[in-house]
Amino acid sequence: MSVAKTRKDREKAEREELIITHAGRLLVRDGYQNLNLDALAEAVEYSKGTLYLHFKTKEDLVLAVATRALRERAELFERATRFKGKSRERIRAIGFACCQFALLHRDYFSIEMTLKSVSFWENASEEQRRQHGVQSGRVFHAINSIVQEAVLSGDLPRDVKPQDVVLSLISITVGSHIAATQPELQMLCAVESPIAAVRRNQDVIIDGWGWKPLLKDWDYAATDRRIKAEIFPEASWLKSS
Amino acid sequence: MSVAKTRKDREKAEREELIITHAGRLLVRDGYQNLNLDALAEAVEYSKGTLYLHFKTKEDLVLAVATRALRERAELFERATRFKGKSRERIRAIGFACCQFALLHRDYFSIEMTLKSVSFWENASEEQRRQHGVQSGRVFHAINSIVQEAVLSGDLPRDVKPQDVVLSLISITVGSHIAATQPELQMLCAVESPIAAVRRNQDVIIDGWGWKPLLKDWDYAATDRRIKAEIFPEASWLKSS
DNA sequence: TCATTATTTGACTCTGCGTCATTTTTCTTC
DNA sequence: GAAGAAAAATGACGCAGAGTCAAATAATGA
Repeated sequence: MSVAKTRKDREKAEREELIITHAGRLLVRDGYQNLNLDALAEAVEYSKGTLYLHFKTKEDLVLAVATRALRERAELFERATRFKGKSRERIRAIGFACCQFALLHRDYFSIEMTLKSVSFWENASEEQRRQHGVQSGRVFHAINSIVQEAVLSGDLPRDVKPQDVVLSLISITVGSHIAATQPELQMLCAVESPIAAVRRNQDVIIDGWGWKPLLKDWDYAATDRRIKAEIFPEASWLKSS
Repeated sequence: MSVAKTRKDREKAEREELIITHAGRLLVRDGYQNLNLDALAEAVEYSKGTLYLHFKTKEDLVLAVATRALRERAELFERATRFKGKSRERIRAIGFACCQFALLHRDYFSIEMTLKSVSFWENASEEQRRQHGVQSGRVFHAINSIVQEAVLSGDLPRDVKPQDVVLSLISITVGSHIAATQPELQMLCAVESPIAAVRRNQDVIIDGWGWKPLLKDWDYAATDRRIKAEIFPEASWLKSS
């Protein structure tokens, strides 16, 4: 009895994964507007009615796609917090995780943009909202713990508020991703690589807070090599120059 | 004949304004998804067919709303460039203009977010796209001119690339607006005022570039008072403390 | 005043989300 | 393994809203 139940559950979970995977693919290809649930049903070889047994609305489904990606990000961030070194090296590991995520999910940001729409959240189910909140919390906590450590250790001035630093880091990262992937701005600002732009901006804001050792006072290229070797051996994008 | 033509043109332009104004109001209230063109037709007291004489698609209309707001921003930015003083004071005037805009159009950012959707731009007309590009260009140029001046005068290190600075300024501003208005992050980061968060982050990144005089070396509260008095006398949000 | 041209309209089509009565499959009992 | 009950899956349908266009209305001119 219990065995039967878990098999059913397993099958259901597997199908949910299948749906989310295909939905993500179509979302990236067509955008939220043009994501067609009839087409998705066709792609996963289940009927539309079955999709609606898993997700209450289209928004619900899209939120599930976003949350799955966010969970992966949280996992990368938590891996990054395990890096040993000066606090600024450790926050750099978070930045590294951020790039790693951006490369794994080159187009997650375009999905995340749709989440900012006024009318999106009200159509998602309570459960999906909750799950998304949990993953956001993990991401916040990973960053916050390192910032707090920096303040306590004196690497950051004693009088800065940790949450202000966290907010600025999130802001510069989100903003840089958006700005550096806009064709118009790419041209005007001669952006060669969006990832490089994000990392540069992160360095600038961290310097701006006076987080020691400053960029000019430390060999962060060496830190990058250590992060890559010790935490993200699978990362292949960092030039090993 | 020419008189008749211009009267017709004037009427048409007026109606377009009316439509854009109401569309903006409904957009802010209901979001892009829930913007209903039948309801808009009702609100402006013209038929739906007439709306479509002005705008090719719903996206076209929304882009027109965004462009009108952007034009206002460009105007505020250009006013800000007329401020006389040190280069960092002048870029601060731009930041001031940015806040002034955010307060005049508290919800423009939620509209701008819909512009980032994958499938949005392909449904807008060439003409609307072009107009939006023109206004973006004005905004970029206002910022860029001051950054270049700062590099030439030595207020910014000689080896920084002006476009990198411009990109970082745009990034931190966009990102801060998004982050500081997300309910979840507001709570986690104890954001009291989104505007204050945006300004703080701008200060931090400008310090990060080493743009002299640094925040700690100059009385920028006094600069703010001058900017307000000389350029934005209508601004009432800055505490005159 | 009436013919011609320009403008405006709203009923209609079409697409796509979400529902639910019906069908199909799985499980249970004898 | 047959029959009946319960659970799962389906896809035709209802409905909302974007976009169209033939017809109605208004403006112009002779």
